[in-house]
Amino acid sequence: MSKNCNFIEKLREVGLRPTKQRVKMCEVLYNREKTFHFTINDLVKLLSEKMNEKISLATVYNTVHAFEKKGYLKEISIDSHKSYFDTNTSAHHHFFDEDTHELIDCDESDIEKINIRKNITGKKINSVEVLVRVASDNQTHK
Amino acid sequence: MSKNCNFIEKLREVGLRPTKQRVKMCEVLYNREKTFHFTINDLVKLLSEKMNEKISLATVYNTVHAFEKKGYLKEISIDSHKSYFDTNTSAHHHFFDEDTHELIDCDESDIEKINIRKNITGKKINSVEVLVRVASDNQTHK
DNA sequence: TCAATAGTTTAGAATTATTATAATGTAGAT
DNA sequence: ATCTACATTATAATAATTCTAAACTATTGA
Ligand SMILES: [Mn+2]
Ligand SMILES: [Mn+2]
Ligand SMILES: [Zn+2]
Ligand SMILES: [Zn+2]
Repeated sequence: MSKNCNFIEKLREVGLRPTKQRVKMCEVLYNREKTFHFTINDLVKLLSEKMNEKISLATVYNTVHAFEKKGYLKEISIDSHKSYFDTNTSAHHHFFDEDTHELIDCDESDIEKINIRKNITGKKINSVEVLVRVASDNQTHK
Repeated sequence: MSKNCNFIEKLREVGLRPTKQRVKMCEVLYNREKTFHFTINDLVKLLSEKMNEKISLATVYNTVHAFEKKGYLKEISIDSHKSYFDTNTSAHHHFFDEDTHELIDCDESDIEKINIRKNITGKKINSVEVLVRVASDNQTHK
């Protein structure tokens, strides 16, 4: 889903009816410059801030999963105690800030091509993703 | 924790009392050739198969987390709906078989050195890990 | 235009994974 | 043998997610 506001069309294209709630969720998720990484909690908070009527939790879950199934969102596993979703659905690499628990996308040029020498017979590679964990550098250097 | 059976000593070394349950869990986890990747459920099943007396679920959780804190286990996030633990506690890469939901360790030579060009000011890199998702190759080739 | 219908929303219940609690048990020390 | 710190246990509590079933609504097409 791109930056333009034709969410009604976009939703219809994949067979999702463009209801008020879905369009509002699209606006919150996709009307932004950068890709957006969020937890369900983040999203519920954002939605309730930016809307008069609240969207029920069940609808948020249903819609997030509908978007995921249609390829508009991707689930990312970083911290087994939290589910992250990503508006960037391509296979890509991440930095994860262990202080703020924030995810940051890498683009192609940030990490050199990964060369894999191992191969598992009968299996094909679906994706190769790198996770770089970073944290604050301001230790008291001895 | 290594291959030898001195689990009593090993446990004492880090200040964990070598109780019957802990020693049994060590045997199940560390008496094996390869590193072991498991979910809490896997472990509970294994323990109940290989023991006369059952270990309570609370003890399994407590002990896994104690081992994690002491650096004997590492938690791995692959699938946000499941917690994996790993007896290989070093930073290392994985293949994940999406058919069987099995994790496979890579060793140094399997993946060439990762070169990272991006750098985030004020942050240092704690780890760089690659996840390669694989799946069965036997499609009906058109 | 308007009823039919397929799909959507909702609150709340149910389920699952995990963590907390508090009483009881026990390993290791003396 | 006794003491004490720590471990174990059953159970309760919590949190995240999914299910359910009833009410609602957007779209279709008569
Ligand atoms: Mn955990
Ligand atoms: Mn999910
Ligand atoms: Zn991303
Ligand atoms: Zn591993």
